[in-house]
Amino acid sequence: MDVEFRDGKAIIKNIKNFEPQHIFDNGQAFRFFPAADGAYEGVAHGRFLRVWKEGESAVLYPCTEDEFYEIWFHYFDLGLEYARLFQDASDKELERAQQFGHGLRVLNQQPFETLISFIISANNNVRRIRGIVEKLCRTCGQAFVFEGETHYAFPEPKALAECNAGVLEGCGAGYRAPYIAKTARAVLTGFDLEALKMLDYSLAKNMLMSLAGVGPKVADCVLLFSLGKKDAFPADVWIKRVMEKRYGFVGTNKQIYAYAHRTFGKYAGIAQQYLFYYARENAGIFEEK
DNA sequence: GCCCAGGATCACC
DNA sequence: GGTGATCCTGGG
Repeated sequence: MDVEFRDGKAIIKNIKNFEPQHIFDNGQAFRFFPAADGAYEGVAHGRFLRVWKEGESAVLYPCTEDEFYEIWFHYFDLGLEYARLFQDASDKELERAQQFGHGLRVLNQQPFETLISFIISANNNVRRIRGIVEKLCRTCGQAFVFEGETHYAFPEPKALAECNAGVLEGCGAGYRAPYIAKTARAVLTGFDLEALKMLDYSLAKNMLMSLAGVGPKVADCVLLFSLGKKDAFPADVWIKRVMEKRYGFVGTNKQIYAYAHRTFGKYAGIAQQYLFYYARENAGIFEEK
């Protein structure tokens, strides 16, 4: 990977499979928004970041060499060659979804932020999730200034554990407010999210599901988007629809995971993201035929 | 006013 | 271990 560092920017040259829109508009992250010029801007790891393409290069700003290798390289999952994950698939559905979502990558986000964000996602839509998360950050997160603009880091476990239910409800969390407080307290008092990376998929999933507000789908999202379990296969209503209409498979959450693992292999979660994104952006395909 | 949106929980079987 | 009702809230 050829990366040049100048003017506070990291310029990743000749990068394949990196498209900011397909990375940030597919529902895996809630704090990045499109800017007027096609770039995406947001906050992660307590820092502001701007991301865009310049021809065949991807540009990150601000980003020093240290920040690139310590944070963003892993955040954008740059160690994985996405072009070669599903090469030998005779799977036309996945191939089409992959072409549609070219440049999509599954981010490695911070576990606590991912956990709380997906607790909020329960029985909810992306637009509202974004709003609730943003209010949560403004209310309980650490403020910082970059180039004259004030931004807010995602709140630490301590901040969420200590704020009363009224504050969380005020952010729009509704009936999920007590789940957030309770789970934040669990993390604050010793539940080790990082340690789950070392466990195998099903053990880590069971541990997550012991937390308030975390069921099988939310657990899979946390595993896939923040704990490096690329085989996790979140089964939401859209994926269930794809599985039924396109693969002729109907089953419980557990059966869907087993089927996905057989069909897509150890990177099933990445296949899920392509399929999910394609289905969401082309909702009409389920109405024809 | 009614229904739904990218689920989890609880009670009950 | 499986099913069905209920849960805040904003938008169509």
